[in-house]
This record gives sequence, C-alpha cells and structure tokens, in this order.
Amino acid sequence: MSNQKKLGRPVDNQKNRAIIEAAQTLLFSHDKGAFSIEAVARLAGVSKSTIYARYKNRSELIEEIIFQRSKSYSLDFCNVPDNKQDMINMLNEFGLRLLAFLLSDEHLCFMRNMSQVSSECPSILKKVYLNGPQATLEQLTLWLNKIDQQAICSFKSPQTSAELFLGMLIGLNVVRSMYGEDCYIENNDVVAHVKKVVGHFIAINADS
Amino acid sequence: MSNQKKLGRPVDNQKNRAIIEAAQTLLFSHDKGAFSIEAVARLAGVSKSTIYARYKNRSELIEEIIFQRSKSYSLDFCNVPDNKQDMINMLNEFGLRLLAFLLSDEHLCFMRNMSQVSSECPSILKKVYLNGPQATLEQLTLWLNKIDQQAICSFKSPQTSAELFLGMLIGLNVVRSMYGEDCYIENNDVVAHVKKVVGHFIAINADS
DNA sequence: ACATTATTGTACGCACCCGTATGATATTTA
DNA sequence: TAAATATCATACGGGTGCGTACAATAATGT
Repeated sequence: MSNQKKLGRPVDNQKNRAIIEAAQTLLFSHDKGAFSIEAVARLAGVSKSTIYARYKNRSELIEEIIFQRSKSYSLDFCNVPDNKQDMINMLNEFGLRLLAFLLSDEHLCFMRNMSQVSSECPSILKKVYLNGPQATLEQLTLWLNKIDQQAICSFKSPQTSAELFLGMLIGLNVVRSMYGEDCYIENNDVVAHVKKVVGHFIAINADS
Repeated sequence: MSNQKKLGRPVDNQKNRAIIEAAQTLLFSHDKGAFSIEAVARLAGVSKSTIYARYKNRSELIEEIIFQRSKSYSLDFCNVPDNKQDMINMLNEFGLRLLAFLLSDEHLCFMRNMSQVSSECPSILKKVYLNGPQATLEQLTLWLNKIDQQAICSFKSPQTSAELFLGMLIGLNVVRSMYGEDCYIENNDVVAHVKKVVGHFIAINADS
C-alpha cells in the first residue's frame, strides 16, 4: 500500500542540503544579524517557500541546524591503555584535541549563537548540553572507570576526577577566547599546558 | 572663562540614573527582545529624545551599561593569611564567593548578553575581560605571590597555580548553568566541592 | 521680559523580517 | 494528455526598531 511510487514532482534532496549548509553558514557567521529566512533562501539558491515547505518556522530551522552540529561536539576515547605511561600519553592527546576544538573559531561562534537563540528556542539547550559537555564528561568518566577497574591507576571517584581534569584543562582559556582575547595557548605552549595539567591530574590521583 | 554658570535649563542628572537603571533592567532581563531605546525610554519615564541627547546611538548606551556593570565583576582578597590553615580558610571562602557570583542569575544573564551584543559593540569585550576574569586572576596571583614570599606556602608559579585553582573551582559548572541545567552544586554540596578543590590545590602545590 | 538650554510628544522615513498567499512553471507518474 | 506534486517569483499585511525632525513646553540665567 505504501510501496507505490509517489505521484508528482519528487522532492529535491539536494535542496535540503543546500538549505542546511546556507543556514549554518549564516547562523555561525560573525555577523549576528546575518541569519534570516530570506538570507538563507538567497544563499541556498532556493525560494523562501521551499524553506517553509520543509520547516514550519524560523525556530524549527534553527533547532535543526544546532542539533545537527552539536552531534559532533563530543570527544571520546576509543581504547583503554595498557599501562600508566600509555594512559598519560592518551590523556595528553585527548587534552590537545579537546582544547583545539574548544578554542576553534567554529566552536566559539557556536557558543555565541547558543546564547543568542537560547531565548528563541530554549528546548535546544538541553540537547546541546547532552551532546556536548555532558557526553564528553561521561566518556572521560567511563574511561577512568575502566582504568581503575584494571588497576592501571586508582580513582576514588572517576566522575569527580574527570570534572577536575576538564576544569584544569580548560581553565580560563575558553572565557578568554569568548572575550576576544588572543589565547595565550599557542603552538608549543598548548602542549606544555596540557602536559602540566596531566601531570597535576596524575599527582592528585596518586593515592594508589 | 569656563567657570561661568551655564545658561538655560540645567541637565537633570536624575534622568541619567533613571536611564541607566532602566537600560540595565531591560538588557539583563530574561527576555532577549526586551531591550530597545523606546522600551528604555518608557521604563525610565523619559522621552526618547532625552536618551539620544545623552547617547549617540544604541551601541553607545549598551557599552556604557555593560562597562559600568563589569566594574564590579572581580573578586579580590583583602588580607594575607598568617599561616597555612588561615590560607586554606580564605581560599574556601573565596571559592564560595566566586562560585556564588558566577552562578547567579545576574551573572548568567550578563554572559548571555555579552554574546548577544558582542557583534554590535565588539570594543566592549576587552574591557569586560579586563574588569572581570583577568582582574580576578591577577588578584589571586598577587595573593599567592605574597604567600609564597612570606614562606607560608610555596608556589613555583603563582600565575599557573591561580589559573589551575580557578579552573578546578569552576569546572563545568558555568557551562552547565549556561545551558540551563540546574546546577548540581547547591547548598551543602557547593561547600563540599570547594573544600575538595582547595584540598587538591594544596596537594598540587605541596612541594614545600 | 528675554535668551538659552533641556525636555517632551509626536510623527516620519527607512529598513528589516516573518509567515502567508497566489499564480505560474517544472517535473514526475498514470 | 492529464493529474499531481514541488518549486519559483512576487507581493502583501503586520510587526518592530532605529535615528531624525519639529514644534511646544519647562527651567534656568541676565
């Protein structure tokens, strides 16, 4: 019954992608006022009606975009280390990756826009939190837990340790970047910073 | 020459305050769209022309408000402790005060609005950073430095230690609140959290 | 009384955007 | 060809806000 081919002109899926991409470009541009349905339509090379055929209204489009993007906003661990030195190496690598992401232009733009649309579509906030910070925290906690179970390193409270690690790692750097300061962590400095944090993290949990 | 009294009707300074207060109320309200010159005029009981007689445009008014408010956005230490236990107590008290402020409704609103107006008046960002996070960091660094000099506790790099302390203290709590999560730090929990952070902080710097 | 400045109230032009409607055109199946 | 659906181009009504202009009024000085 539902297996029949639909009548009439089929939906152009390429337009879906064009709309999403244009909307992302505009919503995450540095110009706060750049995003509007009309501007999205212009940039996507699509009629305004076409957008309203897919999204009920402005908020729905924004939600879709933000949700899609937030899906990639968590870093995870793949492997459990074999020994303590291996763990240290993986922590260093993770720290570098996370900082690089958090301080990227893309992510800073994202955070700014989250504030801006938070009153327009408040329901998106929780989803973003779960996909982003919360997911990362959980991954790290899980990882530490496994390490503790395998007696590679002891963590009295993996959850607490994870949070302390992220706190030390991020420090004031995100707020610095949000306020437009050139982040002092650059090139080799970031490596040194992460190494220092990892060192302290190990020291804190050195009750094994 | 410039000592003569000015001619004509004098400026009503009370209107200055009324404008500023109304503007703050609206800019930092939960309703993002509440702030407009017309709304400020209405709330302040003042004519729109009167506002434009004082501020060239919308941006100038916003800058003024944000700058004024940011002046009180740094916490400082008054006294240097006598001994290590005294230092620990002061750190605890400072941590509690800072967290209470950072997670307050007022400050969260402020951060959201900073993002919103950042593209409208980007010049304000640096000033806010200097008045806020940077000032706090400097105060704490200075304090640790004095403590180090008086041999109460040793800090190899007060600046680094200060940043690590703030990082651990804040952790993910600010981002949690920004994303609308009910912060898990409440009542007694916040005390425990700060105590834990202070403990780790002391442990890290226990190379004396 | 007069000059001077502050303040008001109101209205205007301009720009922007949302969401809807409408008729024309394009692309597909039957 | 006919029916069905997608898309386009355009226009509209309604709303909001900015910044300006202008005439009227208020409060001060000489």
